Amino acid sequence: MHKMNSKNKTFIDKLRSSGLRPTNQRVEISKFLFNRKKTFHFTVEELKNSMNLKRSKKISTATFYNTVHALKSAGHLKEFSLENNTSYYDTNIKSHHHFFDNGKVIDIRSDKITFQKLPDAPKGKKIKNVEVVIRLENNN
Amino acid sequence: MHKMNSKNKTFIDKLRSSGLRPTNQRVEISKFLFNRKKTFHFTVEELKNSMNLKRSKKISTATFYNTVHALKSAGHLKEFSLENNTSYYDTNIKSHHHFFDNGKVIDIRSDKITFQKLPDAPKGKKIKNVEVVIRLENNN
DNA sequence: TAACTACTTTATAATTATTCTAAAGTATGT
DNA sequence: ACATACTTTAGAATAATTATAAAGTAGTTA
Repeated sequence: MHKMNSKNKTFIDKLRSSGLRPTNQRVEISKFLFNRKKTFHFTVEELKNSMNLKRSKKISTATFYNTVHALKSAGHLKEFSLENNTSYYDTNIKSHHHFFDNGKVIDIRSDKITFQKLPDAPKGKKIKNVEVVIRLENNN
Repeated sequence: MHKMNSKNKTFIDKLRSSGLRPTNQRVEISKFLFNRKKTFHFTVEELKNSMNLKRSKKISTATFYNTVHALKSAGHLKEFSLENNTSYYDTNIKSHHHFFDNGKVIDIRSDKITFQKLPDAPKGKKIKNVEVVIRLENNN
């Protein structure tokens, strides 16, 4: 029998809908990711370090990778890549845009960018989403 | 003294302007990359394999990486990343857009997309470029 | 040309992010 | 409690990339 208060519900459901039993480790990861005010970006390594720092009993690397993957496959996380061969994950899964500023990533709300002209998808294909990256540099 | 006909000039100059002496290996790489009708995308591994396949004396991995890096730093190649922890390079350095279709990348000419609304750069920053990725999926 | 210096290439080792594996642990259903 | 299936973990394996250091090559100077 599970104790399930409304506070836990959201992030535990994300595990369930990812096909993952809500074990202790997974619940803590999901809570860390989703039980907060603002969405954020992270790498698996960063996630592991920041979570394990405070823990006496560390969660293993493989569990972080497995959990993040399952959450991503179920659509609870969005993956993106910078130019450093590392996968980044975004807890904001709504389609949105980004500023890239020397490896730093800043979200741009979807409604801040609109298009005048967009190409058609090649035949047999359709557009899944459209995302814009605005690369920044220092003013001078 | 160098023999230098007009056919070689462009890609040898790209080496020179990247701070690289035009050695045999580098000239062959630069020729392979730039002496062709259409621009294309590649990974270093792909480049190495396709070039070395035809050669009896193989060019080393390190030389491919060094040369591609220098060309990229000088702005003769553009780097981008998919979600598989590999760097891709594009011989088309003009700002342009892409369709991403399950790991396949198709160029979209810059003038095919125009914006109605774009956000301002954060203060102290300015916009270097704006690039769009249109993700595709099969029609049904 | 010979000698000197600086730059290159190469094989190989090291590193980093990620995935795989297999054993030990835990949970669930009967 | 037993059996089965799912989890966690440490550590090995893999893949892309970068670093290292020795041997090779080119360019310069005398």
